[in-house]
Formats: sequence, C-alpha cells, structure tokens
Amino acid sequence: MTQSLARIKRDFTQGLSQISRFWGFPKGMGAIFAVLYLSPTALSLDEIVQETGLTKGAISTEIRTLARMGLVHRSTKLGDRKDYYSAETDFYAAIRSILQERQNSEFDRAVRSVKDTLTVMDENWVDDEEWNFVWQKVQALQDFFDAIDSLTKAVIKLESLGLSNVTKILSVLK
Amino acid sequence: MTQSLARIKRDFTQGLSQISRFWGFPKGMGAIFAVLYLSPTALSLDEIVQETGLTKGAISTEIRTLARMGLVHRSTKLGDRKDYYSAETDFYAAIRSILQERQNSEFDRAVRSVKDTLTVMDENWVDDEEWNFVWQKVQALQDFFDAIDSLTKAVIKLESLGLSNVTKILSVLK
DNA sequence: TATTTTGTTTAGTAATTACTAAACAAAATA
DNA sequence: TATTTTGTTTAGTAATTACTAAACAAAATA
Repeated sequence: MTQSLARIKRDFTQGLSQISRFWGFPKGMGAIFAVLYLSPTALSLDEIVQETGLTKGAISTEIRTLARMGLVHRSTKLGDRKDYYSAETDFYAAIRSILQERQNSEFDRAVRSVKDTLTVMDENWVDDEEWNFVWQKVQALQDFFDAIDSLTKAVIKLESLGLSNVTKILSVLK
Repeated sequence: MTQSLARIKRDFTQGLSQISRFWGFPKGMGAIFAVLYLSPTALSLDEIVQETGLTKGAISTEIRTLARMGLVHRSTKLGDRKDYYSAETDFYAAIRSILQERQNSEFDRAVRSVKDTLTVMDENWVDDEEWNFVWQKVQALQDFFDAIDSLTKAVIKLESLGLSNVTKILSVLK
C-alpha cells in the first residue's frame, strides 16, 4: 500500500512543528520552515497560506524571524511583485547564524546581568564570610558562561561547520 | 554607598530567572536554582518558599524537574523529616545530565518521526522526480540530526567536560 | 488512635503567547 | 487619480502555560 507524497509531507511538517515547539519557538514556525524545505521552488506568502493553513499576518511575522535567523531566504522575481521564500538547506550555516543572532538577544542581556553583579560586588567589597561565598559562586557561573561564549564564538568564526569539523571534534573528545 | 547582600542576591536571582525563561523553562525554575545556588547550606521547601515567594506546590513540582535534570540535589538529615535541596555546582556535569535527559524526551520522539518518514518512503518507493527530491531533503535533515546526536553522545560519555576539554575543542576549531 | 509535620496532587485562575480577522500602507497598474 | 495586488500592523481572541490555594497523603510523634 503506497503512502501518498502529500501524506508524507504532512507527517514531516508535523514532526518539525513539534521540534520547533520543543525549542521554544511557535509550532507555526516549524511548519512554515518544513513546507519551504520540502518545496522544489520558492513559495509566495499566499502559497504558504495554502500549505500551512495559517494567516497571512502570522506568516508575515514569523517568516521575518526565520529570515533573521538565516533559516529562510527571501527573493523576488523580475516583473512580479510577490516575495518568494525558500529554506536554507545548509543547517550548519543556519546554526552559525542562530548563534550570531543570539549575541544581541534578551539572553545576552541576562548573561550580562551576572557580570554586572560581579562588578557591583567588586566595587563595594565587604570582607565577611557570606559575601566571599556569594562572590565565589557568582564568579564560577561567570567563568562557565565565558567558556560557553568562547565556544560559540569559535563556531561562528568557522568557514563551515561541515561533517569534517564534527569528526575532528569527536576525535578530540574520544 | 554599599549595596546590601540581599540586594545583590535579588538581582542575581532575577538574572537567572530571565535566562531560564529564555531557554523555555518557567522563570520560577531559574529563581529556585539561583536561591539554592547562592545558599551556603541546603534549604528546605519552606525556606525556598520564603526566599522566592512561590507556593509550596509550585516549588514541589518545579524542583522535581530540576532534580531530574541534575541541576539540584535532594538530601535528608537524620532525625529530620524535611527534604533539603542544594544546587549542582559543576555546570559541565549538569549539561551532561540535561543532554542525557533529552534522549528520552518529547524532542527525541519528534526527531525519530523524521527517521520514520524516511523508512516509510523507502518501503513504498515511487520513482518520480518530486518523490526523489523530497527523499533527498528528508535524508539531509536526518544526516544533520545524526551528526548532532553523535556530538551529544560524545559529550555525555566524557568523564568531565572541564576547561581542558573546552580548550582542546577550541584549538581544533582554530 | 489522634495530631502534627512534611511533600504532592488537583481544580481553578492569572499571565503569557500564538494566532486570526480586518484595517492599513505601499507600490504597481489601469 | 482610482484600482489592484501585495505585505504589515493592530486590536482582540483562543490556546497554552505558570502558578495559587486548598485538599490530600504519608509518615512521624504524642
């Protein structure tokens, strides 16, 4: 019994929706990406409306986030005023782009607040036991964040995070 | 003008709350972890209620998730029926533990659904152009997931993901 | 056995987030 | 200039998630 391609596409799209939700993105975002990813041609807003059942408005805003993260590219055709969207197929490139995006994000503001805590403590030093204890703990977390930060910066700088690099990393960690 | 320790703790806690939210966890979870992390002694549920302003019920459920992720440890004292909680201070250990937890998660179920799509396609092969196209795309995503998977498995297996390992990775990626 | 002290579960509410429908804006065409 | 075709913004609703208050359970103590 043969499964229709439509059915397969639908299942795949639903899978990506769940993955998207798991990472804290709207599930619609996953669906939009999936539809574009499986399409041989770039799609217009209205075509995406057709395929996903979402509203133009929703897609308009969510696709902008996708584009900002580098997971989707916008293009135009001469003599056609529609925008066309296609999915990034180099996932490693996409990861780099997401990490870069992250640098200016709400997350980094929060991470910076830990660093600020440290600065405030340094500037108003009190020499009692608890103060010392807290300072050390905050410092340790800061060190951890710094390590993560240099890792992500290294990854961003890579020309390509292809399979070869992944293999290299794996061999070091063995 | 000296900032009181209480104030510093509050700021730090708020910072971790935001980070927690950014990663898709309830902000209360970040707050609970922060309070435990800055406390020199293990705290009971009621003490955490005091420090965070959350309800016993909320803390009870959220701290169980934290424990499952290995970010918090539960202990008891002889002749005392309270449970006491303390924060994991080895963040690298915590990351390993989170990655491990992830293996059985909703996320993995979704990732597996991509693999299932492939299997279904293999079993009902149709030799037309679009089918081929879709198959290749799904396969590419699968390969990507596999690469990520071997990376996380390698990290989980490490005795310790200390600074030395991070440095090693960095040197390979240069 | 009755009471106290703890943690857990449950039913419901508050807060947040995703999404729709519709107004709008901008640009091209008639 | 008026109309059409596109994408965006906005105000409001639906759906989801975080949380509270209170009932409950389990175990220790009186």
